[in-house]
Amino acid sequence: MNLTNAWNILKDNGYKETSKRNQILELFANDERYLTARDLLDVMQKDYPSMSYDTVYRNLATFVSLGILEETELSGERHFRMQCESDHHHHHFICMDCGKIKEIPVCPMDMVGAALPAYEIANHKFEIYGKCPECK
Amino acid sequence: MNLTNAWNILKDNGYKETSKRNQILELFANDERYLTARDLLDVMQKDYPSMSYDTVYRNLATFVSLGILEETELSGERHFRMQCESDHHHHHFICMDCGKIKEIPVCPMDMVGAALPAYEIANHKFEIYGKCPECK
DNA sequence: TTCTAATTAATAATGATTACGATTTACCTT
DNA sequence: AAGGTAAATCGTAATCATTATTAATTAGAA
Ligand SMILES: [Mn+2]
Ligand SMILES: [Mn+2]
Ligand SMILES: [Zn+2]
Ligand SMILES: [Zn+2]
Repeated sequence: MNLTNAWNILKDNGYKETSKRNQILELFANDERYLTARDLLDVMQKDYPSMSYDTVYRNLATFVSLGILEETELSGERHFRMQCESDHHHHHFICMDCGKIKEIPVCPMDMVGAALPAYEIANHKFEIYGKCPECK
Repeated sequence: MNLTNAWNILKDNGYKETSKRNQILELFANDERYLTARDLLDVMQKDYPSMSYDTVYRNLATFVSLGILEETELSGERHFRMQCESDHHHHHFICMDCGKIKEIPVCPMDMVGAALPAYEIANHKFEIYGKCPECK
C-alpha cells in the first residue's frame, strides 16, 4: 500500500484530507516495522507537539477498518503497519529486535480446512517470531 | 495436565501447597476453555471472598512459567488454560463463543523452516478462530 | 464567503495488569 | 508440639494502554 492508494480509499469513503492524516500515512509508508500508538505519537509530536492520543487512535482505527493498515498484538500491545502490497494471502516473520518483517508465502489453512468439518472458521493467525539476519 | 501432575511440578520447584492454589488448579482441570484473570477471580471469590488480584496474577504467572498452564492473547486480554496432555507439538482452533478449543495436529513450521535461512526463529503462533459445531 | 459535519485538542475515565507494605500461613527445625 | 522463617496472601494503590467526552478548530461543500 502506498500513499496515493491510501488516499484514494479515504476519499472514496468520504474522509477529509488533513495534514496529520497525511503525515501518519507517510510515516507508515516509509517504515516497514510494526509501530505502537505510542511510537506513532512520539514521532508525530515532533511536528505537531499538541497531537493527542485521541487523534492517533481514531485514525489508526479508521485506517485498519479501511484495510490501509494491518494490526497485530505483540507482547500485550497493539502494533500497526502498512498493509502489504502483495495481493495474495500470506503471513509474516517478525523480528523481535528491530521490528522488521519478512513475508512467508505459505498459509497453513490450506492444510487444515478439511480437519475441521462442521466448524465455522472466521479467521486465523500465523506469525513467526525471532531475529532477522541483521539483528542476529 | 492433571492435578497430580501439576502438584508434582510445583513441589519439585519448592512451591507450597495452599488451598487457593489447589482450587485454581482444580478449576482449570475441570474447564477446557480459555479463562481470563477476571474469570478466575470471579469463580474463586465464591469460596474465598477476599481473594485478591495479586494472588490470581501471581499464581497464573507461576503456573505458566512451570508449563502447567498455557497462555494466549484473545481480543486484547490474556487468557489461560491447562496445558494440553498431548506430548507432541500442535495448535488450536478456539471457539469465539464458548471458548472451547479443538486440537489441530499439524504445525506450519514443518513447511516454512527452510524458507527462512539465516533467520533465528524463537517461537511462533498459529491459531484458528471461529465457532464450534455446538455454537454454530 | 458561509455553513456544517468532520476532525482535533485537552483531559478525564476505564479496565487490565503490576507493585507494595502489612499480615498470615505452610512447613522445616528443634 | 512449639517456634522460626520464608513464602503466600491481602488490601490497596500505582501504572499503562486504550477509550470516552466536550469544546474548539478546520476541510470541503454550497
Ligand atoms: Mn506481507
Ligand atoms: Mn491442545
Ligand atoms: Zn493464512
Ligand atoms: Zn507449531
